[in-house]
Amino acid sequence: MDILSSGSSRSSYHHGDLAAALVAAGLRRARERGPEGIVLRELAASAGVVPSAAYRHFPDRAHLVAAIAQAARERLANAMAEAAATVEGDGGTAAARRFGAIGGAYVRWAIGEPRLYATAFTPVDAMPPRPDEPNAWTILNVALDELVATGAMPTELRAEAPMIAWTMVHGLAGLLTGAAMPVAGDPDDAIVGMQAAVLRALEIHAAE
Amino acid sequence: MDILSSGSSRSSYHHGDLAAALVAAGLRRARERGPEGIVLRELAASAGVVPSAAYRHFPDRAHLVAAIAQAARERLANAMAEAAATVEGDGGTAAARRFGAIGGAYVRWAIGEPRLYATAFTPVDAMPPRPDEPNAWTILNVALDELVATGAMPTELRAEAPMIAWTMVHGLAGLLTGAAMPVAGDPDDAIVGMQAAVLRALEIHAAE
DNA sequence: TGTACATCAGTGAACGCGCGTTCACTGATGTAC
DNA sequence: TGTACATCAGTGAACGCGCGTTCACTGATGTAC
Repeated sequence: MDILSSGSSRSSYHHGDLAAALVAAGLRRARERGPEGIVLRELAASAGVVPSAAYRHFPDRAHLVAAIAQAARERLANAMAEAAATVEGDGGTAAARRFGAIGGAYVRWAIGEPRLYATAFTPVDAMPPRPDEPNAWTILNVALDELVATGAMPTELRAEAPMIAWTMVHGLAGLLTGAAMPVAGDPDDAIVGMQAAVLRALEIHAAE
Repeated sequence: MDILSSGSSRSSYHHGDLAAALVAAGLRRARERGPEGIVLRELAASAGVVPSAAYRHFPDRAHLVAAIAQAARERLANAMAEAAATVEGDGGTAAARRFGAIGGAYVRWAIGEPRLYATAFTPVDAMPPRPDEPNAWTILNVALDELVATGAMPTELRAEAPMIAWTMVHGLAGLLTGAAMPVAGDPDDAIVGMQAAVLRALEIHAAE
């Protein structure tokens, strides 16, 4: 891993896993400067390699950015999964708390890494080579299934629930990370308020 | 107005209102290519003027983009105000319908002009010279005041209502315009679903 | 009422650099026989 | 078990262009007297 992350020095002529090293370097740049700050030449230099070497692994910049954005989304999804894992139990109350934890983790991750968050959802003219793993959307839907299964959420709302839930976390994250509008105050208050609002919007009542 | 919008030809040596012409041209470019597609040289050419002429009116590109973004936000706010104006009456039901119309107009405008919407909220390293007029945030708050005044929304939720409402429209617009996540289906269904969800989240019951 | 002069708003040409991308090349690695 | 050769993954140098920005300039406009 130190070969991949250190970058500047390299023992062998061949790198080992240049693709991964470029993505790792891209993640670091994106973290500081956002998606526009991803410059292929810098990533190559950071990996201890000449710019054109990148073209052995990615057809063009767009595909490299797509891979970096995917890595960012997977970090977000990991944060959500970890948050869900901290909640024990399998009743309706646990399901509701798990659901809230996922949403809170989403927004908190976005606030903590605003430029990486922007990178995760930046529009790119290229497809990632594989599906996201883990996938945030899947994690959300598992939590919603659990809410229905435990009777904490009405079945009638199941169909539109993903969009409503996603709208709220995505919207709040956008508000708190971007210069969207004059939304002041403590982010944690906003998160708590949003969690309660989602419970009302989805009619989640965790009567065990 | 034809001098401002046509661009290519100009009778007098002096332009008339180059600043406005540059912003108008910027709005057109942004509409097609988004905030990144705003290039100063093109806007100048479109206004029938040499690139450096722009520097008589804006200190640098950032300030020009800020003015264009503001113009985009004001268009959005106008769409919201117009939607509100179509709803007659002053009871709780009317207030609720007006509120829903505002949110619907926001999302619909964003869907109709996705790149202009992105431009409206693009981060810029410059302040616009004046406040937005009309201002979307103000329009929202007027509608919320009306909901409270008519008793359609509980006073306790008034404080957090702007953030919740804004989160939902901003979030849904982001979902439907960006390549955010696998949210398929009819946008109008999503808007209707969101409107209902906001009513539940803000406990709006329009018992006249 | 006309002239002098400051001021404002354009022109023209060029700078410079960031950055993706190409291309012919060379070093390392693995596989056939 | 060693040698020949294809293949893969790097190197080095350069191209080229999009685009903001600068600078000395000049034409038009308005105001003082």
